[in-house]
Amino acid sequence: MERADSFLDILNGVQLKAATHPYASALQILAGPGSGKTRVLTSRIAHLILNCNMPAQAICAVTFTNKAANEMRERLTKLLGKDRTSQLKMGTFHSLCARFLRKYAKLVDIPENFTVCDAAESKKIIATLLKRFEKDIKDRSLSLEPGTVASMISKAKSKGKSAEYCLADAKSSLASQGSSEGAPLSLEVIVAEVYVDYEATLKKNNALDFDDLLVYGVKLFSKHSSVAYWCQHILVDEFQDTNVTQYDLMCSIAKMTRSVTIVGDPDQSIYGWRAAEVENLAKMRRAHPDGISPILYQVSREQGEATFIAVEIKRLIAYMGGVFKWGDFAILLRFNALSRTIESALQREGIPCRILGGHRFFERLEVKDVLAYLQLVDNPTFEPALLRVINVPGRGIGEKTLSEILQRAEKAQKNPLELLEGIHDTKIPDSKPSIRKKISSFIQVMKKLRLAAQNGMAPSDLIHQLLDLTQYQDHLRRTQQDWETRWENVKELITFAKEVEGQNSRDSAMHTEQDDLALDGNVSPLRQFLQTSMLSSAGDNDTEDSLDKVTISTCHSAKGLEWPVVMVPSVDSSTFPFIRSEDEDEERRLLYVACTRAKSLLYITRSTIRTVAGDLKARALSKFIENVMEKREKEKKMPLFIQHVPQIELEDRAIICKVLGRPEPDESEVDCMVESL
DNA sequence: AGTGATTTCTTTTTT
DNA sequence: AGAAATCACT
Repeated sequence: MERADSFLDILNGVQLKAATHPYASALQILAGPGSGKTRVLTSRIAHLILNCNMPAQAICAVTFTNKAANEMRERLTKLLGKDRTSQLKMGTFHSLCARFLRKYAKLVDIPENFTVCDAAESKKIIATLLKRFEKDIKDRSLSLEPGTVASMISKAKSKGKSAEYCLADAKSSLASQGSSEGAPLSLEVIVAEVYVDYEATLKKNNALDFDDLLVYGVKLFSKHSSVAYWCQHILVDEFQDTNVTQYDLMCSIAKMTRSVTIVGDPDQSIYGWRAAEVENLAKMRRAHPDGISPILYQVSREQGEATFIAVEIKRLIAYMGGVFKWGDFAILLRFNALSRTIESALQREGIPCRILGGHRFFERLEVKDVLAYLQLVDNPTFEPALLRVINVPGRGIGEKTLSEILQRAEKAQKNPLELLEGIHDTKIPDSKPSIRKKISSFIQVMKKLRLAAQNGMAPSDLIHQLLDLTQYQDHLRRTQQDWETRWENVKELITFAKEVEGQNSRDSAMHTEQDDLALDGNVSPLRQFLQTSMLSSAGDNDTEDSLDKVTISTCHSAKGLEWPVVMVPSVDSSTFPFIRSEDEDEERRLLYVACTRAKSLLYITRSTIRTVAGDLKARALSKFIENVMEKREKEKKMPLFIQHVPQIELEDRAIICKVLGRPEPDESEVDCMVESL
């Protein structure tokens, strides 16, 4: 018979102390990379339920990504079983807010069928709104990119500043500089004006952007404390990355009991990093004193760099006698564009790889087309979706027809789709070049889908019907040269829809008896699917076949993950820190995060010459690395890096296997594999 | 008027 | 690499 708390046995002393800390208080866990933060968090949740008799539905666990939530859910299912795990309120701040807002939309005065607007759509809206000021900006030879404005608005929202507040603030600071009435607007005022317009547009389209989910979430929980009565304990992972709004959110959810567990890494926090920077890399050496030093490998061209990485992966696998598999390697990049050379080098060497969060699945045009149709079914006022698909497949509706439609909709105080349906049903007069004819097929598709959705048709079947009605495959074949891959993506979306359907039917069956505790009880399958899609990122749904492949990922999405061998290419003066970044400390932290993803071997590579926009540019070694090396030299310590291809001898194999907890390979196997290199 | 071909710009990272 | 912008053609 297993003891009820045998899950605590795997913890070390400090971990145990943290996991079993009295629940009715605030606990802050600060720990470095590889110290088992997530393990403590899961054990603590299990402890609260199994040893403290806390009901699962009274616990809220917040992770930074959906992927992390899924992993934690998997671990907890093993400890607690499916029933209890599914009752936990677990997810990112965004997804938790979305779920509560669906249920309690009325309390914060938003419609239940709001659409979650992704960053690309936000940016498009902002670009449109910015046109009003375009001339003014150009005349004064200034510039203001939609992306810049979008991130400024996002930052304002993350700090809890409303559009009205920003506008008043910008105007008053303009006035205090002594500008008179008719003086040109400051950029700050223009941004604030766009912010106001943007909020109005979102409202008109019945849409919430990512930040709104948090902003409205704070409103919901702080104004209606009864909505958070269920909460007896809230746990937040990766706390160092929460913003002001998320902090407020946590406080308002925890207001009743003030029982909070937060987990973070002080060495990745804003204040901790700056002073600790050099120390931290050195700390790693102390943690694994007998390990192999990090390798700093410098070549002249990026092709050579990529080839080195590919060849070195194969060499390591051979010299480790099969202890390493493809899946043990990760290549972590500052930005996605760096992957192209690496990808082709891996391909050349016959190394299978997967790209984590590269070209994001949900950002592919064919996926967005399908989603846009479904968004429009769920929320007819969502104009971005209408604009996207009204002429997909081509229906002879170009710029002219479209602007005519939008103008008439504006005049009639109707949303464009409503107007079009009116014209289609001959309730509203047609215009001279007949709009009715052109939109006829489109409206018919919309009506059929809407009916099917109202009858509760599963999203996967809705997609099937949509593809059928619009002849979408033919459309792809006609318009895209790589239509086959794109068609595969569409089919993948159907698979994803099926997965979401499966999860939901299971959950709602579970909750029938405690209806008021069920979060997603009354949300339609379509709405659920759309919400999950909009809040998902590519890395969230790993397919099993991706298991034994080399991972290519950005440093950002590698957060919280670890691999036996990590390689960080392009560690040069324009990449780390990234040339356009504003916050150098954050860049240093990012490189630190990347380096600390390695369990046993770390490679840092760079090329001295890099092709930038067609021509060759010389690049220095990143100053972050330079600084660490200088410091070591001054202290007359052993060099931190090996600057050549490392030898892997018998004792190295032993150390690596010990660190990873894997059995040592047979020396004859090693010889054999090295032989066949 | 609408479509297709060519060129330019974009992207840093994430929900 | 893909979406927007521009231009030439039907």
